[in-house]
Amino acid sequence: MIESEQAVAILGALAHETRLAVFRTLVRAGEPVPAGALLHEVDVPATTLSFHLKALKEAGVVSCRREGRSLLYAADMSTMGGLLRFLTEDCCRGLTKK
Amino acid sequence: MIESEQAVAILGALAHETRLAVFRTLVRAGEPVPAGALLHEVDVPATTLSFHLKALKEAGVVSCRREGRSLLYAADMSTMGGLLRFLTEDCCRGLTKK
DNA sequence: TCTTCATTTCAACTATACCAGAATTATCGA
DNA sequence: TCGATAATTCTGGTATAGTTGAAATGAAGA
Repeated sequence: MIESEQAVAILGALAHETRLAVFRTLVRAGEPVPAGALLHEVDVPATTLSFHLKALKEAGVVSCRREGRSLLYAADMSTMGGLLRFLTEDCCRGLTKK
Repeated sequence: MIESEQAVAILGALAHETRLAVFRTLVRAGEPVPAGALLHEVDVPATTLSFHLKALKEAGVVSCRREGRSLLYAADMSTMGGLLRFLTEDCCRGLTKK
């Protein structure tokens, strides 16, 4: 059950061009993706990507596990589901048009 | 039809404790609210509130019209609806749990 | 164990967000 | 037109976010 404070954190994590692009890539992939592969999707150096991945991870919108030398990132759809529920019900009271 | 760039702007507008509180207040009110009345909902000086209202307005999540000496603010539910659609369909491909 | 690879953390910097007092604009009533 | 009211913009701060190269870490293969 997401509260206002956590919602702000998640919204902030997604409110950046690079981070949103990374998240969308992970959703589209449908499976864990190594950090290095994400570099081909966004035009930033590895250190910058790492900085943003950390932000996404801390907000709980992506998860991460090591496999060999790679760190595999995946979108956490349950966190996103929680955000959507918060925005729709708690925040908008279900009265968004359509 | 919201694109990624606009989504980042809207997400950024909502990603702040005071701004999210203001938006939720406007949704709950269900009708336009004068800026001064919003001061009772958030614990910030008038200039700070004005700063945040401008941010919300520029992102399109609230609208504003003058009535006498007051400026009445209202939540723009169509923009929010657009964001929710973007997050659900374009961004998450409809696969958030529940 | 030494080297390479994938990625992160560190350090230093720049840019932007945020805050709030002072001054300003707009409106209304007397 | 004057004073009061409602809210904003202006201005100058401080804090935090973002960027990036260099160095460090953890894992695997020779």
